[in-house]
Amino acid sequence: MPELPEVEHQARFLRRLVLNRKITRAEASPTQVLQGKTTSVSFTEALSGRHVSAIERVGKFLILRLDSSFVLLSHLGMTGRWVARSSTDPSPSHTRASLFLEEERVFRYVDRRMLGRLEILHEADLAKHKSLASLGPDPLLDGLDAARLATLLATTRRPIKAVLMDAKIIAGIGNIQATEALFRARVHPQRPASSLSKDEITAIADGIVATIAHTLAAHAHEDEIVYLSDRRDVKNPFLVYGRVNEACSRCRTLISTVVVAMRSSAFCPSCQPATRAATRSALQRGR
DNA sequence: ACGGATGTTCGCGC
DNA sequence: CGCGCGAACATCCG
Repeated sequence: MPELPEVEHQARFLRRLVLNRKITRAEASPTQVLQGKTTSVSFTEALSGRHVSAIERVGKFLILRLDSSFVLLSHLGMTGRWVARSSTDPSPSHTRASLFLEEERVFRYVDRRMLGRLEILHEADLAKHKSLASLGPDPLLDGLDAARLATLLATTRRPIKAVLMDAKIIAGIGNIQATEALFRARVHPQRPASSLSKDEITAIADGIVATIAHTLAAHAHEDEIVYLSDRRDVKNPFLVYGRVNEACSRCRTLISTVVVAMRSSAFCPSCQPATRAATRSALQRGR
């Protein structure tokens, strides 16, 4: 489930429980998870006996800095998460790596689909990491105002939703946050980015900031990352994501869906009209 | 039983 | 160069 808010929640969770602690031993099970090609040091060698000196988040990446020249870079993919357990408890299924701390504490990286990645890097190579280096501004770390967003959107006619999900444009926005931000801004996901008005761009910037804050707040009381699909007792905290065929919370029109950049996008056909002209008339009608 | 799922990267073709 | 499309990674759920 991880997009920016979930990864931020994970960072806060790990800071509370792992920061300044000593990793007595570390192990990673399947080699697929690890991409240590840039260093000669193994996962176990790099981490064992080290203290975690800082935990950072950039976009959807987690960075665990160690009291050595190495860092652990973690990307959760679609289904990755870090969980806290006692070392005497059995490993959850799909455990891919474990960081053992003192007092029988262990942090396990669990990733069902294994689309996430763990990498051991030299600190000096972090800035050269291709995916990290190409990230656009992070809305939480760098802020995202309308002027900045306008510059990022001006040069392309790609659908706005595809652009918002492009990590090189803005870091941390995935399918859910892009869907939610566009609903909040009342902008159709397929509108060409460069066709958007100044007011619409302002609404999108505000929508991004608002949906991230809302999602972060929804996770605040959770101790670990909860997958919506795992927990049917947790109610859907989103305005349109996962609400196809439900009534729009603003106008009661049924929420619809359209595929943009190969991802399904929930939207309200009435609040988020496909053309700018239709947007104007919808606003005049008071939507 | 098949299609879809919160992510990213890469190759292909226009 | 821009961009859409599909595949690949691996697994589960409805």
